Amino acid sequence: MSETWSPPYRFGRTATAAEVHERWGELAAGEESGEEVAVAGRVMLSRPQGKLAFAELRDWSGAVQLFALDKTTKDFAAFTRLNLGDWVGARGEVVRTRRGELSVRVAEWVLLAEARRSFGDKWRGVSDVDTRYRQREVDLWANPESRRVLQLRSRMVQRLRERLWALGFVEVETPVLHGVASGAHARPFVTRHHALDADFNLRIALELHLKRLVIGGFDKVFEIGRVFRNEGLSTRHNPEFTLLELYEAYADYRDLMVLVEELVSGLAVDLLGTTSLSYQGRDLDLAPPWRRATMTDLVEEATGLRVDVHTPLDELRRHAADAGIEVDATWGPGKVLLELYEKTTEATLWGPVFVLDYPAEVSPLARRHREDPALVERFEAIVAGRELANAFSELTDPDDQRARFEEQARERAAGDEEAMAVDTEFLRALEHGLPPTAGLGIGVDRLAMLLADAANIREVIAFPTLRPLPSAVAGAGGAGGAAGAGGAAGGVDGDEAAEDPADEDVEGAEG
RNA sequence: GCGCCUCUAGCUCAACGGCAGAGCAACGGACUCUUAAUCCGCAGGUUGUCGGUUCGAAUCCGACGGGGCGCACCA
Repeated sequence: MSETWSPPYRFGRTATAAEVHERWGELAAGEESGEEVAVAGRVMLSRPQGKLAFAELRDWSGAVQLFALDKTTKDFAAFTRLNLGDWVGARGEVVRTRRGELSVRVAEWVLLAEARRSFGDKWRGVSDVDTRYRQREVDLWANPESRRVLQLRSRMVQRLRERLWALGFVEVETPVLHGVASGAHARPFVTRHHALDADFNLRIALELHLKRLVIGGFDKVFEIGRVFRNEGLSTRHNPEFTLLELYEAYADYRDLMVLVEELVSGLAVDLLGTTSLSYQGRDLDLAPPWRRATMTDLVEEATGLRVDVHTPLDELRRHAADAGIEVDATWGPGKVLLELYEKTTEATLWGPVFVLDYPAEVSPLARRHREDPALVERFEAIVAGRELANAFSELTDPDDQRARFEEQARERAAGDEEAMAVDTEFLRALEHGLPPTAGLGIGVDRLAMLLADAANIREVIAFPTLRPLPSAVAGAGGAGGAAGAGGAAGGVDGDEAAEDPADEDVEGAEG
C-alpha cells in the first residue's frame, strides 16, 4: 500500500451482499441494472485478469462479486493488488456478467483496512483447533461453519428471550459476585474486592437471587446469565457457561415440563423450521409431548434392577459396586441411587425424556414430593444422552430449607467441596414467604449444541476457555502461531523478544 | 489429576533413519468475463523446546511445553 494511505473514518454503505442478491437476483446474464450501490466487506478471493479483475467481497450477510475494469474503475492497478482479507468499500452499478455472476461493477473503491496476516488456505480454511479457538476472528472468515454456528446461537438466544417475554416473564439481572456461592453443587472461582477487603465468589447458579425476586413480587421472572464453575473441561463443559433460569409463581414442576417441551421444540421450529432434527448423525424429534418417566422406572429399563430411594442401603451399595461405582461411605441411599442412575442409565437415554422424582437427599432446594417425602418434585430433561434442563417445584418452607442446608453443611465439613453452601440471606428471605413456585434451569450452550448439531461445546462459545498463553507481556498479539509462542518466551535473550514485527507495532501503539 | 494421540513454511499437508518438499497465501510478471481462474518467476524452515541414541535424527528414546480425545470430575 501507498505510504500516504490512511483508513477512512466511515464508508456510506447502501446495500449488503444479501440485499444485492435479493433485489437484483432476476438480472439476466450480461444485463445491467442501471442502478448503483455501495457495498463493503473483505476481499476473500481475487482473480485479476489483465485489464479486468474479479473479486469476491464477503460481508456478514453473504458475498457478492466485484467486477473491475481498467477503463472504468478508478485505481484499477491497485485493485488488482488487493490482498485476500483486505477490507474494501466499493461503489458501482449492479450488473450480471456474461458468465452469469451477479456483480458490482466497480466505479470507485476505497481500502478500509489492510489484512497484514493471512486467513489461511482459501480452500481448506484453518483446521488447527487451537488457532480456531484462540483466534476466532480468523476462524470466522476461514470457516463458514463457525460463523453459521455462532449466528445460530445468537438467533436462538434472541428467540428464547422473545418467547419468554411473550409468556409474560420479566427479564432481570442479578449479581455475579456472590459472598456465598450457592444454588448448585460446584466449586466456585474466588476473587477479591480490594475496597471492601473481602473475598467474593463468582456465581455458580442464578437460583437464590431469582427466588428472592419472586418473594419480592416478580411472579414470572428469568435471567440468561453467565455462571462459573471451577471444574474440569470437556466437550460438554466449559468453566464459564450460560444458564437460563426462570421461576413461575403458582406453578409446579409439571407445568414446567409443558413449558420446556414447548420452548425447546418452538426454538427448533424458529431456527430450523422443524422439530425433527438430526444430532450427530442420529435422528431426534423434539415434538411435544415428551416422555415422562420416573428415575426408578428408567433405571429398571436400562439395568433390570428395581431400586428406589427406599431400597435398603446395603442393597443399593451392592448394585453400585456391581456397576463399578466407588461408593463413598457418607452417601445415603439417595446419593447412591443417583450415582447408579447417572452411571448406568443417563447416557443411554436419547430422549427427549423427562426424568422424574429425584431423591430429596441430592436436591436441597427442591420441594418434597407430595406423595413421598423421600423424593422431591424434580425433573431433568434428557436429550441426546445429556441433561438439557433441570427443574423442580421449589422448596418454600424456610424450616425445611434450613435443615437441608445444614445437611449440606455437614457434607461439606466431611470433605465434599461441592456441597451446597448455606446462604443465610436466602433463608431470611424465605421467611418473608415464597408462594408455591416452580423453577427451571436450561443450559443455553447445550441447547445451542443441539440445534447447531455441534459435538463440542467450544463450537458454540465464541471464545471458549483455554489455558492462557505464557507470552502475555512480551507477545501481546501472538498471532504468529500459538505453537511457537510458548517456546519463545522461555530461554531466549532479550534481543530476540522484539523480532516479530507485530511486537513493535504493539509497543508503538501503546507508547 | 491419569492414559493415549499429536506438534514440519502464514494456512493445509508430504517426507517416517540418508540433501526438508508440494498446493494455497505472500512477493514480481503475463492475461478484457473469471468462479478454488490460469501461466511464468521469486522467496519462505533452529521440523514446539531441551537433552540422548546414531557415521547420520523431522523420523528412534527421554523430559518439558502447547493442543486433541478418553477417563476422572461435572445434579
